[in-house]
Amino acid sequence: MPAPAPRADREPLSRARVLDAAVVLADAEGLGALTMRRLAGELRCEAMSLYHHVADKNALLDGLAEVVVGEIAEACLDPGATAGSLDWRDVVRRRCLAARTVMHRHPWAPGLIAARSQPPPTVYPLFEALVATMVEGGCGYPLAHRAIHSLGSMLLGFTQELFEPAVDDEQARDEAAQDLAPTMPHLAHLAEVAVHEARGSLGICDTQAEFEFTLRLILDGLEAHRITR
Amino acid sequence: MPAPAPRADREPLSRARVLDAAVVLADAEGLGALTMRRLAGELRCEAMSLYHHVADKNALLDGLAEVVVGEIAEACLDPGATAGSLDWRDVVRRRCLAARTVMHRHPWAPGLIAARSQPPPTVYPLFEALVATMVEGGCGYPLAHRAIHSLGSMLLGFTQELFEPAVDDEQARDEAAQDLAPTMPHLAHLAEVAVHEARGSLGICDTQAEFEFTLRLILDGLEAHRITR
DNA sequence: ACCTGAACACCGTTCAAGT
DNA sequence: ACCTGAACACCGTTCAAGT
Repeated sequence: MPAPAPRADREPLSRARVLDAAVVLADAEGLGALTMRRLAGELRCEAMSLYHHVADKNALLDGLAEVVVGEIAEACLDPGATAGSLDWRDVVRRRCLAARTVMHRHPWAPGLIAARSQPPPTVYPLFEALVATMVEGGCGYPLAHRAIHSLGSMLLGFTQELFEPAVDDEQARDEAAQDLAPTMPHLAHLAEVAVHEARGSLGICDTQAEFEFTLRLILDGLEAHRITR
Repeated sequence: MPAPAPRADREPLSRARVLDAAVVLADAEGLGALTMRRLAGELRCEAMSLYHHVADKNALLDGLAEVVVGEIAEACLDPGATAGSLDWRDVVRRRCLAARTVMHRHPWAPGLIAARSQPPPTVYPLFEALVATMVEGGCGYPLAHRAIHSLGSMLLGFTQELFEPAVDDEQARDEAAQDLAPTMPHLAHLAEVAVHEARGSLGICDTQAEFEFTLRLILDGLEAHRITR
C-alpha cells in the first residue's frame, strides 16, 4: 500500500505569516524584490490572497516597519543586554548597541522606517523603557524627551521627527497622552509636560530646537576631545 | 498674414534638464510619483527619450542623489552661512543648519541617499570644507574624521557608513587618497591617516567604533546637562 | 545624433467567481 | 471565510525604425 500522498495544503495564511515572509524576502534580496506577486510565490499562494491579510502594499510596508521596530525594541529590552549595568548611560548605551545589531541584520530597515510618515507603535515600549531609565537615573522629563530625539538615529538609523501629531488640537493631544498612561506611564507624563511646554505652538516637539540641541551636544563633545588631546 | 505658428520644439533634453525635472517632480509629489513615463510627460517627451541621458532608473536616482547632495554642499559652503563666525564649532553648526534647510525642501532626500550604497561624489567638497575648518580650529585629523561620522545624520539626515571602499586592497586605497590630493587636500590627508591607522583591518573606517564614539558623545553631553540642571 | 512607436515582461489592484 | 483566475492600468526596458 503506497504511503499517503503528501498533502499539498499549506498552513493557512495570516498577517503574521505574511509579514514574516516579507522580512525574510527583504533580508535575502532587498526591498526591491518585495513585490506582492513574489511574496505570494514564497508563500505558495496567489498575489490576490495577500489582500485578505493586508489592505494593500502600503499596509504591507507599514506592517514590515512595525515588525522590524518591534524586533529592535525586543532586543533593547532584553534584560541580558543591560545586565550588570550601573548608571543610566551604560544602560542606554547597551540598548543602542543592541538596536544596532538588529539593524545590521535588516539593512533595509532605516530606509523603510524613514519613508513611513509615522514611527510604528512598536517603538513605544522602547521609548518608555529609555525614559524610565533616564528618569530613574536622575534626568528630568524635558531632558529625557530631548534624549529620545538625540538618540533617534542611534536607535532607528536616521533622524526623525518623532511624535509629530496629525492633530494640532491641544485637547486631542492631551487625551492621547491620557490613553498612553496605563501602559506607558513615563511616556504619558513626558507627553503631558511637552504639551504644556508647547502651549500655543504648532507641534508637540520643536524639531528645530531638538536639532540644534543634538548638534550642540555633538559639537561640545568634540570640543572637549580637542582640548584634552 | 497670420502670426507664425507657435513653434512646438522644446529645448533639447540633457542630463541636467532631466535631473532638474526629477527634483521638481519629487518635491511636488514624492519619490513614488517619479516614474520614467511620468517624468517624460513633464518634459513633454516619451519615456524612451530619457534613456539617452540616463542609463536606467537606478542611474536616474543616483543622479538625483548627486544633485540634492550637491545642493546641500552648496548651501553649506555659502560664505553667507558662516559670515562672522569665530570658532570652528560655530562654523560647523551653521553649516549643519544650512544643510537642514535644504533637506526641509526635499524631504525625500534622506531616504534616497540612504538607499544608495555609496554617498554621491558631491559630498566631497562639503567634507573637505568641514575637515579644513576643524583642522584649522585645532582638531587633529583623527578627531575630524570621527566628527564627519558623528555629524553624518545632521548633514544628510541619517547615519551612514562613509568611505566604505569597494576595494579592500590597501595599495588601491592609498592611490585613491592620492587622487583626491589636488582638489581635496584635507580629505586626502585624512584618508591617508585613516589607511595608516586601519592597517590590517578590513575597512578604512571602523563603523562600530564610530558608532560607539558618537553614542558616548551624546550620552556624556546629556549627563553634563543632567548634572547642571 | 537624438527621438519614438510598438512590444515584452512585470507591477499593484479590482472584481466576480469558485470552494 | 478564504482563496483565485481573468482582467485593467501602469511600470521599466529593448529594439528596430524614424528624422
